[in-house]
Amino acid sequence: MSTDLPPATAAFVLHFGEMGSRWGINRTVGQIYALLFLSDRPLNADEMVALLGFSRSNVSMGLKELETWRLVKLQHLPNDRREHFSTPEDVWQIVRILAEERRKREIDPTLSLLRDVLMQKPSTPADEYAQARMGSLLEVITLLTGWMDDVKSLPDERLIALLKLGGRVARVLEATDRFQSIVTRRPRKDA
Amino acid sequence: MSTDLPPATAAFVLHFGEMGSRWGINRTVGQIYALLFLSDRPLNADEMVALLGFSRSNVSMGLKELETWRLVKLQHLPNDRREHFSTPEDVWQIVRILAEERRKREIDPTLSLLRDVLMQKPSTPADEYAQARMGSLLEVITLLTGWMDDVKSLPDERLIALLKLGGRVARVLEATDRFQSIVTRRPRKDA
DNA sequence: CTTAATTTTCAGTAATTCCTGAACATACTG
DNA sequence: CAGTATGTTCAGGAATTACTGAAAATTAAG
Repeated sequence: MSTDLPPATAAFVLHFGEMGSRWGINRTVGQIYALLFLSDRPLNADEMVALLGFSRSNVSMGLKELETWRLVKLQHLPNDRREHFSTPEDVWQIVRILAEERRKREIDPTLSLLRDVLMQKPSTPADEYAQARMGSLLEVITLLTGWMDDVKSLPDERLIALLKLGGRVARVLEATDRFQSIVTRRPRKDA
Repeated sequence: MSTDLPPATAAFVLHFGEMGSRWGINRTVGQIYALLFLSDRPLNADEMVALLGFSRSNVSMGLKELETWRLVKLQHLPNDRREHFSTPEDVWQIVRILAEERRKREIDPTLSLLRDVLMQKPSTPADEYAQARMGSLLEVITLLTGWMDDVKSLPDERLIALLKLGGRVARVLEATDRFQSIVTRRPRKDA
């Protein structure tokens, strides 16, 4: 890797590369992304080659992959034919995109498999147990993704407030619950 | 893979194996876990060899890895020397363990790197931008993990209720907020 | 202690994934 | 149009990761 990078950037890029490989993403793609994330201006492929020190073709492939993840944005600068890349300025926006893409690639296929499989009639007690187990898993995933869908539509400010509130919501919920029953004088039905 | 597995189980095991490799975990380890997850009783290594069709040594290594993730539980059955393995019955418990382990392996090292790097004094405007960027990332990760810490301590029932509530919490929050100011007649300080 | 059952280790190979350079494709410029 | 700048593809080699079989280690039982 180039020595032109400030030490803080170099450290982050290397770390992100390693982390990338713990995920499905490979090391160099992680580094490309990290570099763009920290850059104060869009970079073109040759600049990345110079800064990261891997081949032009590898950078090209890496950028293609990042585009399929919607993690980088292609743009053209005035009087420059070359393609430049950048990441969204808003970090929450990045989190949202990541969540959506991972969901599309990992959760949705799993949900679909679970639903398919649960249509089949179990043939033995062991099979029955296995299906019950998949049923519980489906339920958990459904709840989690339902929550994500729900908070996805909140504006950043609201989302942040909700996160700060954390588990105290549980108490607020209880309070609201009691309040509701006092007001309505009717038992509350669970959602 | 053995044909002794009911079709639903076989499909799940194969799917989980593929999914595993999208994560850091490898295919066979994913399959071992899936098999245990669906089994209505603890299995020993030889049974897994028979059902999954890979080598004894591979199963042994896979189980070791799953143990480091705290995803399987070792136990002994009466009058049987062999080690048997199972997964927690409570799927929420599994989710909690997964969240903790991923956090330990992925989030914590990243937080520590970000904090270290942010101690350094930026040397150029570009460097300054890069550090500001890492600062925003640190903030986002801190909020997200703070939320997780917070809900981690909730009992399952509460957690489920909270998830069902989803984004509506934002509205409850606003209402509570107004309620608070009416009651206290003082401006509320953000957490 | 000896034997048998079980589990772990590890060196070597198989399989997969990553990365490169060269050729090709595209599109702009004059 | 020819020439040049830019981007993409892809076959093949490099690097990494996964898996196996054989041998060693551990554990329990007699």
